[in-house]
Amino acid sequence: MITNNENAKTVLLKSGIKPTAQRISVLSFLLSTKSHPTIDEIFSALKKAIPTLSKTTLYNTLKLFEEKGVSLSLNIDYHKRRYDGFSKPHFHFLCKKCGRVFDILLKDISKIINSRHVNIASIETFHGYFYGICRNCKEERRNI
Amino acid sequence: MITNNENAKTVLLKSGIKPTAQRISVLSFLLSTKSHPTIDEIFSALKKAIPTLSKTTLYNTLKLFEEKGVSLSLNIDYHKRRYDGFSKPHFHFLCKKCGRVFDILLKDISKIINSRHVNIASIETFHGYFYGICRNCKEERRNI
DNA sequence: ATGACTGCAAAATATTTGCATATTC
DNA sequence: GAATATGCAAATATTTTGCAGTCAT
Repeated sequence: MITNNENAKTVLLKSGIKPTAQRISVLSFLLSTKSHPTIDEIFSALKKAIPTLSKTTLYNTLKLFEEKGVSLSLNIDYHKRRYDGFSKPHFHFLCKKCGRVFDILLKDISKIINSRHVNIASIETFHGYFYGICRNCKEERRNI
Repeated sequence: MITNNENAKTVLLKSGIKPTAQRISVLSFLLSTKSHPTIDEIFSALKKAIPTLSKTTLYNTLKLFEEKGVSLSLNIDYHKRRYDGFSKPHFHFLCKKCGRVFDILLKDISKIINSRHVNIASIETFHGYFYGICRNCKEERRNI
């Protein structure tokens, strides 16, 4: 965890973000998980280490991270925003049964992003959300 | 508008949805616009014709439409859900300057949807959201 | 000491739910 | 007349805002 924190601190400094204890913890946590946590999940995870932590700070922090390209917020699930310790462009997949979100790396994403369209002058970001059933849930169903 | 209503009614009947006045109006409106309206925009547009209309009915109706594959709800803009009189699979583009949402039809969408991934057993839906600046806004900027 | 950051409480917003009434076949 | 649909009001949930206190340089 200490090494995670050091890494997070380095990323923040590189991105021009003042590395406060809260921010380091948030980024460190995001980098440590592939679960695409919600605000509440991040809050619960960090509350032990930082008892004074507030959700306002989380919202501020995650908004700042997104602006600076340090992390990503996902609208894959309308009812709860999810966060992702962003690295390279990728898609997401939501399993309708277990609710988990998986990262989807597609080689041809650049093709899509480079596509031309009459209404588009320039593209800054792309979010791709798939919805279906994950392999794990499909197998569980099979075992019933 | 009468022909629109007739068309909407036909679609509803085909989809196994009881064609009430409210539902016909909602679908007719969705089919008449490419603006990807929010609940409030739909509400305002229909309030004149149906003064008793409630947002509860709109939410119910749009949820039903989505379940039956008659329309689509978009999470492209986190703060307001948008609705689309769905026809074929397509992407959406949100202009960060004017806030308008455009339909993006890509021929290679089927390639993407057919992609295989270790975590995915089956895919039911795909949403692709692009964010950037539309041509109209870019040209306005140029003229300043 | 100054400016940035944090966090509490309140406000704003969007969506859902419970239930009574109305409508339709 | 039974089942379904509508719409009001209240509840829920989430995010934002205002502001006062805190921290770091």
